[in-house]
Amino acid sequence: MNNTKVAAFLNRMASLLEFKGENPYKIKAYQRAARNIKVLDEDLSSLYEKGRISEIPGVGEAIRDKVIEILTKGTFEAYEETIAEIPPGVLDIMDIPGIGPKTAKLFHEKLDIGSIEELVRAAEEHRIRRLARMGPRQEEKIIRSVQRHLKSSDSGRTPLAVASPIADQIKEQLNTCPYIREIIAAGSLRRRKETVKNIDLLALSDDPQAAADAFLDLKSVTDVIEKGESLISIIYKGMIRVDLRIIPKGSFGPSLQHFTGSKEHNVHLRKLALSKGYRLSEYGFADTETNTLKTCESEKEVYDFLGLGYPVPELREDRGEIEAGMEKALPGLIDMKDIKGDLHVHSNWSDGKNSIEELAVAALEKGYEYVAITDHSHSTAIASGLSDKKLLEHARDVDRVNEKIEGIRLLSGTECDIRSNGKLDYSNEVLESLDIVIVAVHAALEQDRKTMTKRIVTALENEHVDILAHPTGRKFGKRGAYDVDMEKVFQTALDNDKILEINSSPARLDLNDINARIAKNLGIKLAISTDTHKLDNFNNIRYGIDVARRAWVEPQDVVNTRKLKEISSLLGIR
DNA sequence: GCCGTTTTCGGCCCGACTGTTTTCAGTCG
Repeated sequence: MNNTKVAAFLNRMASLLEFKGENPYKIKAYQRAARNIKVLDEDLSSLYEKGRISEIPGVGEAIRDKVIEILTKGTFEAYEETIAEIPPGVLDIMDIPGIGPKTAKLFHEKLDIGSIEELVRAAEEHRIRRLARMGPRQEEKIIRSVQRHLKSSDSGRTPLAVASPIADQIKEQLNTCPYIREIIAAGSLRRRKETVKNIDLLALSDDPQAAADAFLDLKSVTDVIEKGESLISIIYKGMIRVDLRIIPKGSFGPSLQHFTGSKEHNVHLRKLALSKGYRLSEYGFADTETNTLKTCESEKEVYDFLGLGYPVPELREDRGEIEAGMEKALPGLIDMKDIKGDLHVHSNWSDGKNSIEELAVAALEKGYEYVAITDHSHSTAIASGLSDKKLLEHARDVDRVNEKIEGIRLLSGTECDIRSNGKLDYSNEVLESLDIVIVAVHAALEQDRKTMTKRIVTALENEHVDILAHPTGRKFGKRGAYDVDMEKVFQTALDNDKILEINSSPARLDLNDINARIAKNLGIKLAISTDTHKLDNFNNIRYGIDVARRAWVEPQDVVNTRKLKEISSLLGIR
């Protein structure tokens, strides 16, 4: 039972309570506890063993007991009692955008609707419109909303690497509109979260109506969800919701702050404002006594007014950044310009598309001082992993290109498979001859927790190993992390002075922001690498940097911010 | 159900949009 599953339990409980019309603050308490458990820095079971469950923010006595019940029995009594009273299908109905607990309850009580299928049938047969506060437009809305809901991917979230270019496209098109003075992305996209639910755009305009029309005229608008004076919401190419907010003059600072979020960050900020006598909204600070409004030109002014240092968007998750802002102790985050080289790259010796020479030229053009050529080892046969003999030839090819191309140093390396028993694909003699050794798990992913943990720990204890690549193995839309005790992996990395990778491939982003922050706090060295398989993959470094920034990582935490000379001595290269 | 730099009890962030209403409830972010 991992943190995500416990959080899901508490969220379902919240939905059940909503349906029953319980105290909204009780519902919020469950939702808040679930959120905080989901983003927790530690495994719940190990917190439980230490008797520290109630240290989690939002988890008091009652929810603590329920969490313990879930951990030990797989469910909890209050949940089982409540779900027995309610047909499970109504929870599915409440998941449909636009339908909340009140509406689901109305449908259930008056029309005996207990599933999405029954709901659609009732709408098609015009039985909905006979209910109080319902009408023909509601029926149409329900049918459309269900269609979209069933079509959307299971998580309903889009990877940042997909959403980000779409946002750029839209911004580019709207920039040509004479009625829009500036357009800027906000929301989770601006916070560089790994997945986003929708794209939030803010437009500064002197003519809101014209700006709205320009947005609705975009070719790729496939559906209009909402159309108000300050908010227009559309579906773009049938794949992602895009909200355009038209911002009046004068309140740009509070608006950008508000719509960047996160929600948790904003709630905390507003409580802080209230304690100082102001109601903070997207329009500015309203004095609670006189109701006079103080607007702000910039975001920085908003934080200044509260006496806080300026937290960059990536930090705004209410995970300590407001407290750090009060102490003026915000981190100086890593940036693209700090990266001096890439330590995980594949050539056409294994499953990469390009020659070592082409990779060298591309890395040089990116301004790097070094790049490690780390092709697969022979266990990864599907990726044409190299035999011992091939690996030695590979190293000679690296030497050849090193002599040919000036201005960049290639490191001869491997991404060596960690076999199912923890042994490595190459002998210690072979590994010792290389400049850099990355190890990784690629097969037998279904091993149990104990076996997988021992496997990785054994590999990390090898003295020739430098870096553990994609440490948890998760892949977006394909699989979650393998079952591994990350606490042990972290401890082993720390004890043996090994580097953990933040893999920048949009399909991986592994370590993720939460794990990377734990590693950073423990003092484990990190490498931000692209796992490049073709030249334009080098640009994915952007997404690895995003993860690192969200994990409060500073340049000195990352080995590939070091100059060639320093990294050579760190890796023991002669 | 949670929580305390005004509080161990009484609060709990703030505003927009829709569809149905003649002033608002429900939903969302």
